[in-house]
Amino acid sequence: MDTHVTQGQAAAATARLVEPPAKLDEDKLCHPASEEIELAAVLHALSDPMRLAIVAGLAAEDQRTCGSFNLPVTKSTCTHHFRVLREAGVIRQQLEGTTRLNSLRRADLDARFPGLLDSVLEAAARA
Amino acid sequence: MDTHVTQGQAAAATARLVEPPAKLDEDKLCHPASEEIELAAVLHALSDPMRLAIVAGLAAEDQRTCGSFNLPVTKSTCTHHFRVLREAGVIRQQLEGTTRLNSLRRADLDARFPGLLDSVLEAAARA
DNA sequence: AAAAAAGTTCGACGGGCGTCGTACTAAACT
DNA sequence: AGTTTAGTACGACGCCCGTCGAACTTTTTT
Repeated sequence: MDTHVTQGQAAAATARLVEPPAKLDEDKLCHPASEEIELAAVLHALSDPMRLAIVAGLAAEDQRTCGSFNLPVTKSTCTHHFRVLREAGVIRQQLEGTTRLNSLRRADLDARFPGLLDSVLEAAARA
Repeated sequence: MDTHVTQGQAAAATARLVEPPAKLDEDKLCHPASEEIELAAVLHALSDPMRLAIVAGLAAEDQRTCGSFNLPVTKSTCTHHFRVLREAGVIRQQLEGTTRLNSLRRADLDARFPGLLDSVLEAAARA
C-alpha cells in the first residue's frame, strides 16, 4: 500500500461500508433535517400515550433527561420511545456527560407543519 | 314480574348483555360521542398515509362513498381503513342504499380538539 | 482502581396492524 | 327472479410495535 492509510483506518473504512455511522460521537444520535420530517411519522410518534406524555412534559419544561420522567417502564423501553420521537423529528437529543438532554424541536416542527405541535399539545392538555 | 316489560323486550335486553348493538340498523355503524373521542386514537388513525389521503379527500369534497377514492387496495382493506377512521371519531358513515356516505366530523373534532384537524389537513396538503 | 449512574444494544415474546382472498349481505337494476 | 353494485365478515399471513431482561459502554463519583 502506498497510501498513508494505516491498517486500522482501512479496517474502519471497510466496516463503514457495512455500518455507516460507526464512531463519530456527534452523529451517534442522528436526527432528520427539518425538511425531511414526515407527517405520518410525526403522527405515529405522537399516537402512543407514553410518548405523548413525554412530549407534554418536554413542553412544560425543556432540556430534561430521559430518567427525569420516571416512566413506568424499563430503561430499554424508555430508550425505544425516545428514539421513535427523535427519528420522527419531534425531539432532539444531545449527549451531556452520562445523560442525554431532550428538547422539543418546536421551531423545526413549526416551520414544516405550522400549528400542528401546538394543537396537539393543547389537545393533550385537555385530556 | 310487576314491571311492564314484555317477554320480547326482556329477551332483547338479555341478548344486549352479550352483544350490545344487535339489530338496530342505525347503530350498526357505531360512532363514538364527541366527548369520547380520544387523542391517541385520532393521531393513530391519521398516522397511516392511506387514511390521511382519505381524510384529505374528504376535506376537499364531503359526502363521498368509499369506492369514490379508488384506493390501490382491496375492498376489505378499504373497509378496514374506514372503520379505523370511524371508530376513532374522525369520520361519520351513514347508510345510503347500497353505499355508505362518509363525512368528516369537523364540528365534533373542533369541539374536542380545537385546531387539530385543520393543522393536520394543512400539513397533509403541504406534503 | 473500583463502583455507581445513565443509557444503549440485542434478542425475545405477545399482540396488533395492514393486507389479502373468499364468502356473504343488502339494495338496485334489469 | 336473477344479476349487478357496494360494501361487510372472517380467517390468514407477515411484519412491526411495545415491552422486557441481560449484557455492555461511557462518564462520574468514591
